[in-house]
Amino acid sequence: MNTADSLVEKFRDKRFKITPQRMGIFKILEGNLEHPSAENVFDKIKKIYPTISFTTVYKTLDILEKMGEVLKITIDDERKHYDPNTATHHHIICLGCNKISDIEGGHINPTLPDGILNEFIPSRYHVSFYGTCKDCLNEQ
Amino acid sequence: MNTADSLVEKFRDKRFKITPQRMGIFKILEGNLEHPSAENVFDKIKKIYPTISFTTVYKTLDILEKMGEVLKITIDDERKHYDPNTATHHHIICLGCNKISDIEGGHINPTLPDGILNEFIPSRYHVSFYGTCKDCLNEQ
DNA sequence: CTGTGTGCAAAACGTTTGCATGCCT
DNA sequence: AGGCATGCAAACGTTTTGCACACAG
Repeated sequence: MNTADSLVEKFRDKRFKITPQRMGIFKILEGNLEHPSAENVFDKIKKIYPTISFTTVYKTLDILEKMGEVLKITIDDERKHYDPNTATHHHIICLGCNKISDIEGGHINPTLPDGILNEFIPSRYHVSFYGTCKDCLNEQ
Repeated sequence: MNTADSLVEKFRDKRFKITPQRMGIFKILEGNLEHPSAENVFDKIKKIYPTISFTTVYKTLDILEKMGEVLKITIDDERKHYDPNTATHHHIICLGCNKISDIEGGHINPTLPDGILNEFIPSRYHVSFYGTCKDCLNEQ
């Protein structure tokens, strides 16, 4: 769980500057379970800091990703999403509204067939469940 | 497994025309385990049918995807990949060379925690293992 | 013969980059 | 004061679209 404060500290360690723009982005990411795209982050921070540019949002997210503080999620064809929860966890994606939600709990532990381990060293894995959420079911 | 012939038949059923361009794309997809991008398909078919355009490749892949004859794989940030193997199966992705390979066998059966099934009806799932392949290990 | 498919060029889209100015440290 | 961060505009790579011509049915 990345608090804005912990990100500030990590930025200071690396001699990156703490600007109001970056601070705003940190706060938006803190505890964020929505898997926002860069645009989502931009829209939110624009309300607080209306002069911010897309460039700054992209660059800040890029730094955070390189630092390992957010994960880039490649689930959506159209745009990249970011997840401040960097612990191993998995996602359900609604094919109706494209909403991405976390799966709670450690119930999912896929393992590779033995033979593959001779040819491939896995470092992480990710499970995506595609389906329909309650809201979209009701709409049909 | 989609043979070119079976795709021809499905196109005929839907009154889509069979052109040499489409036929060439079908043949490239037949038994293809490389998870090609649109560009990969374009490069291959260009050798056989040099006047073909990107537009035709994109449109044909789009039709095939809407018909459910290929799956769009969203694993790579940079571009979309297509998989003519529409049976449930999973992938290993080398972080060194970005190669996507199939995992053989049905060893992987992730299940959702019970609680989630009240809120979400899964229709399919996909597991991605990220790691390093033999070739890339040897290079280091 | 009719209408769908093709291919060009241009647009669209999300994302990245170059550069002058601004501001954190 | 110095140098990194910002924000604009332009570039980028992939994908989509509009349209006139071609050709499969």
